[in-house]
Amino acid sequence: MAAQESDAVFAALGEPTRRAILSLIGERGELTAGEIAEQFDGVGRTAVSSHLRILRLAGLVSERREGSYRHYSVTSGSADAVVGFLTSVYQNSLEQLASAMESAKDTTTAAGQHPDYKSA
Amino acid sequence: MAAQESDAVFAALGEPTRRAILSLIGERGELTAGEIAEQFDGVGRTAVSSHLRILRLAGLVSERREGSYRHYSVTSGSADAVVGFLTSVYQNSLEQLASAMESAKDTTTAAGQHPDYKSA
DNA sequence: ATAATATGTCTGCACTTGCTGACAAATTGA
DNA sequence: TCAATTTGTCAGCAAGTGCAGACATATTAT
Repeated sequence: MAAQESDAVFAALGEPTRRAILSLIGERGELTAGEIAEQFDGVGRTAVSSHLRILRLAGLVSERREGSYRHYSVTSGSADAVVGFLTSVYQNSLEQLASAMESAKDTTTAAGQHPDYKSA
Repeated sequence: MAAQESDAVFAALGEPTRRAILSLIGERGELTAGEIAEQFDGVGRTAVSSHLRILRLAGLVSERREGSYRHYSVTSGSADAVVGFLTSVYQNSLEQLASAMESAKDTTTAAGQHPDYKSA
């Protein structure tokens, strides 16, 4: 269920310009699309608009309309999928190391399933 | 200085198959390249090898050679760049929220959004 | 109404990328 | 030595992606 969500989030964060945009918005709290585009030299307004769409569809930023302006801000807790994935990977790694402590802990891996993944 | 590292990590995690591979390795502790490739139906051995190279260059997995086998395991703490990025984005976001709530309390304004916002 | 402003969308293009098959390198066993 | 095994690498291709310019939409100002 959270696999598609996770895919979109990771894909969105995989692009350097989008991370810069997200970081900029997080830094300033709220910015309009134009204010964001102003901050980039090698990236035009249309590309920024496209990036904002991807970030929004991934749930990483939210949009507030005000007149002809659109204000973007970071959606709190939107990167839970990332944190969940990482903690699952590293927690499993630690569990391997401590082997026998928790024996009855069988749950789903939070990694999200790959389409071609043979689950046992 | 840590920008390239971060770029490689995020780029590596941006690909679904690589996340599945990383998750699988973390789950099982240590796996050979062949064992990993066995787990995927729609992805061949060469593609897995390529993914493992990218994961290794990003510092997410480490390789242990044993005869003609290569055992892969998750590198502990290798995703610090991701965690660092996320915490910086969201910490700033939380600070903005906290200060906004503080000023909202002080000015006794119920809903702070005024329709006539325009910055210089 | 007309113009100006702010922004999204569409089209096309150059570049990247994930994948496979063929080949190469290294190791092991007979 | 020769063959089998394990794995990485290279060439090439189909698909995806980031980008800019042109156009469309919505809002505001004159």
